[in-house]
Amino acid sequence: MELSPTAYVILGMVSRTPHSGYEIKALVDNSTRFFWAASYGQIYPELKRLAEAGLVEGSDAPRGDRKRTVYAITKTGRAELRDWLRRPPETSEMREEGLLKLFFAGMLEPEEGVEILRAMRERRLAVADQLRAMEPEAIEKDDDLPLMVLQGGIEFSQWFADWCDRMEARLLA
Amino acid sequence: MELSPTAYVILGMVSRTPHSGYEIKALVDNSTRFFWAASYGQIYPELKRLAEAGLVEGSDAPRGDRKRTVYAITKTGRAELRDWLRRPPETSEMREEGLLKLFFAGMLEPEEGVEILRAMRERRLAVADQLRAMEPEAIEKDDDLPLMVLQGGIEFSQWFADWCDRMEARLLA
DNA sequence: GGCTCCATGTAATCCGTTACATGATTAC
DNA sequence: GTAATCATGTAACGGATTACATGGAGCC
Repeated sequence: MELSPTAYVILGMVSRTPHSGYEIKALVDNSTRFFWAASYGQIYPELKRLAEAGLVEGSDAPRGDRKRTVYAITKTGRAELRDWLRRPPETSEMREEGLLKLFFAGMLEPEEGVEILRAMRERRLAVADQLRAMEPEAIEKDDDLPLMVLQGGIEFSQWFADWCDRMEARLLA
Repeated sequence: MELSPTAYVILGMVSRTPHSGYEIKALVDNSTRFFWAASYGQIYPELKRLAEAGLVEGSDAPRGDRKRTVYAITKTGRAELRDWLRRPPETSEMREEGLLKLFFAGMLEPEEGVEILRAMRERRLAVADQLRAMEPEAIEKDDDLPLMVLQGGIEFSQWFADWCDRMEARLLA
């Protein structure tokens, strides 16, 4: 079967514990967001498609009087997820507007190039901080691979921020 | 004015020398591609829109009998590009399917997680090699910022590959 | 004659975000 | 009471890829 990577994120998120669409969004925002985001506009329709395809199964799980549907992975879903995990990764993209601006910044004054580097640096440091704030919880959960990925995100953000620093020095030299 | 970043890439590419859509595609593929790609399906329609908006100007420049239109930036276009360069960068995204797989690889054998890391590593090394192959030419051109960005791409790809290496060791420990 | 590169474009489709709409529950 | 959070969804739109279609030029 050929699903979008985002469908597999959802499948992965319900592979241990059943979750509602709302919870899945929160899970993504606290874990894969920095390298794979997902919005409600994707999650809810995708959950329906996955249910139709028999890869997840929804069941009513109201909290008090508030309606709520949680989705659990099925045997077929688990097999499909496993298959996907075993296929070599394909998509690998980056869209970094700051680098684009830096690339063309030759038509500005050098100090303005420095401005771009600083903006990128601040951004990355902010991301690094956000990710660091999640680290203690991830350590407690003692979940090897998610922790590895989180720490990778921290390292990467910090590396990028440092690169901006070095390039700023190079521009000013 | 509010254009898409891709529109600014195109604007930037014609800001020094006029170019055809075909040439712009090649330029992008040899420079910004690793952090901002663009396809023909975007470039040709966007060139028309930019021409309508008066930011570029097309003119016939046939090669032999083969029709060919090159686009040059206008004064308005140059001002618009400059304005954009001075606004703080916004978009910053990553989509890395390999990290997604690694994140969920807990349901596989450890050796299979290693496989994912190796695949990501090979990919990154291949990119690093491609970018390194472009370096001599970029050095000759002696264009500060494009060279800086290119070298940033090389460093980043190498950093990522090394991270995969380290994580492989950590998984096997 | 056939391959590769130059050159331009469109149509279908997908993926994804944003905005909108609605409403219950909980904490202050 | 009101703000934040939980909860579910849809519609409009935009951005981008892919496939398709066409054809000239240059080289072996």
